[in-house]
Amino acid sequence: MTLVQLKVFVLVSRLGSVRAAATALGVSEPAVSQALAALRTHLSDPLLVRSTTGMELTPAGRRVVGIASQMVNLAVEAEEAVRQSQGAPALLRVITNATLADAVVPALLQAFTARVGDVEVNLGVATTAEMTALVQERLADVAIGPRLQGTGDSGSPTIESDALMRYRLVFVTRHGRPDGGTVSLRGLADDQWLVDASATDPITEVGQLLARLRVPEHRIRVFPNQRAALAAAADGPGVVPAVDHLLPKDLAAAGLARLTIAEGSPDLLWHVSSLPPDRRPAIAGKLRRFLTTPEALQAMYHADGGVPASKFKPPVYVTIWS
Amino acid sequence: MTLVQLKVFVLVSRLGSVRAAATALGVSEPAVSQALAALRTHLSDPLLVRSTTGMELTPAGRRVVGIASQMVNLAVEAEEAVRQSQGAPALLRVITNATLADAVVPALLQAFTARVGDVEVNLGVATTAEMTALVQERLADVAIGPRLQGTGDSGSPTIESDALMRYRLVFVTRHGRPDGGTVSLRGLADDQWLVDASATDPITEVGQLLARLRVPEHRIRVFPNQRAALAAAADGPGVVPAVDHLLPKDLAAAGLARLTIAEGSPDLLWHVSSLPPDRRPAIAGKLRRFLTTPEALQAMYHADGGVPASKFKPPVYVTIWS
DNA sequence: CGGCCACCTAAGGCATCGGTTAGGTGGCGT
DNA sequence: ACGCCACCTAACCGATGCCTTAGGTGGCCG
Repeated sequence: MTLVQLKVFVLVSRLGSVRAAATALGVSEPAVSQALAALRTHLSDPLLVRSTTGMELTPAGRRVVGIASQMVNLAVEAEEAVRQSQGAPALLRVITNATLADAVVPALLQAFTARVGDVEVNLGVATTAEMTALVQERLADVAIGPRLQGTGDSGSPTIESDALMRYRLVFVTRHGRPDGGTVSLRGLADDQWLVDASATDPITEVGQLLARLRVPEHRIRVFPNQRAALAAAADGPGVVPAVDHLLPKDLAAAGLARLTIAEGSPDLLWHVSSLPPDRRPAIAGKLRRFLTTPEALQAMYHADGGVPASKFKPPVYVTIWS
Repeated sequence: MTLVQLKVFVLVSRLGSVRAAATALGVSEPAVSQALAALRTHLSDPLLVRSTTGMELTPAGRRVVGIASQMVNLAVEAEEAVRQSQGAPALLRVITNATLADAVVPALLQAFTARVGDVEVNLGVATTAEMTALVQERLADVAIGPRLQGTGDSGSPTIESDALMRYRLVFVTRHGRPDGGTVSLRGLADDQWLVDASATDPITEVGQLLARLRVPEHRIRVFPNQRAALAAAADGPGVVPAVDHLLPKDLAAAGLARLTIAEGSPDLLWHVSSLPPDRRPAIAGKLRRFLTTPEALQAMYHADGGVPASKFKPPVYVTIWS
């Protein structure tokens, strides 16, 4: 019984899938399956069995998952305690989605570290489901992106999720689209879609929209970030779902234009999520408070993708940690 | 950072010595030292430094030891949870000292398992200091022997220790000793001493007595158990400190006799110790309650060493577990 | 000052862990 | 019935864990 095995087990039980846990940890799926197998034989209990709705806990598994979760939590607590005793900079692990990871969150964290100093920030990218599990397992301190909600079921900790800022989802195409610029959402169902990676997460707004419109796979092209998608839109046909205030100011100069949507542009919210105050490191609370300041809002709106992410040496490392 | 390393670290910090932890775990001393070294490099903190009074915790070590202890506890809790969910027999880990391990405790546990059934009992032998640490770290559920007292310092759990039964410490020699059978304790200082292994534990009554009388090493012969010591006394000179009611009934027939001590024979107590009710498994509480029954007292007094430890197949395995 | 004791380090052996790729299996939907 | 998807297993490999014996180091005591 190793801590890695326990972490894997908890993650699988929270995500309800071996594959999901594997991608969340950034390893192959047999690696997860095997760690699980080792724990199963050690405890001589299946712990998790396949069911129609993902993996399901056995009675023994139900009792172990809470204990295992505590152990994993304590492990990171121990490391943090040492770090703190030595006066080392606090470690802050942030996750966000593909849309925000590109420019907004790096700008935010840049401003944050400049403000509070003496903090080491890690940034990771994950889907919504992964964010929930990672925050709950204290594998990340703060999540920035969609609203996260704990399932509230047995032993899974609650997540504190606050609205951070509003944003408007708009749709951008090559300038001079024949339909004059006003369409219904339904009317976009047959278009070519140029999206960033976060659209592949079925929980995001764009992901849900694509599902609702039943856009087939072959008419969705995925780009690493929104800027790349916009560049593709300037060169050819296709519609790009984008965050309004992150678009370049002179959209026309780039050969692009916003579509006017008959239903109105969706008005959405980004959230900041973490465990409740007593269960998160102090630095996480600091970041939450910082995010409500005008300076943070400024950084969020100013991060229009035109500025290089770092002016000085960036203390922000973009990695998916295990 | 592995669970074994954490267990080693906690044990060293509780016992205040690498060597003591090594013997408590039944491994060589470099094994412990090395596990500690691995944890030290992983956390990049010495955790424990040598001082004049054993090993002392660094600030970081002080914060980690509590967390590590919790983790070790949770690990055994997880295993117990699985075992219980599967309807498997509860596991009860008992430790005792060399004197009681020979006959008394096996007889007690035999009676206990016969009474409650469906329980798997492990029995280990340890010194007093080891017992304290092992109970606190939940590496043992119940200790039977001298009174245990938690240090009560930072984070170390309290131990609940109740008197179990009185016993009289007597001194036995070959029959026909010249001094007629009445001596002062001081008068025994120059004798040959034939003791069982528990006398090497400086905390026990016999150990303290030997220290008080300044009996030199070469005049102490250690036997694996009291019966062996008595056999040696029958064959030659020397005095055996023994538990009165555990002596064979016909002492004279064995060529032995009790000495009459001028100060009177010490009247001492055996205790049963475990963590408080909310922190010990249910089966430990059951054993504690059983030990107060007349049946248990009967077993304790009846275990005169003349009966084979098991009449049927004994469900009691005598092992030192890790 | 020499010896002892406790701790640490070195070196080597063996098992396990944790990762990969490749391939088997079993339920579910078209 | 077929294929797909998710999970499991097999086989392999490098790194690490954990144990041993042997030897180095540093403080305390006679």
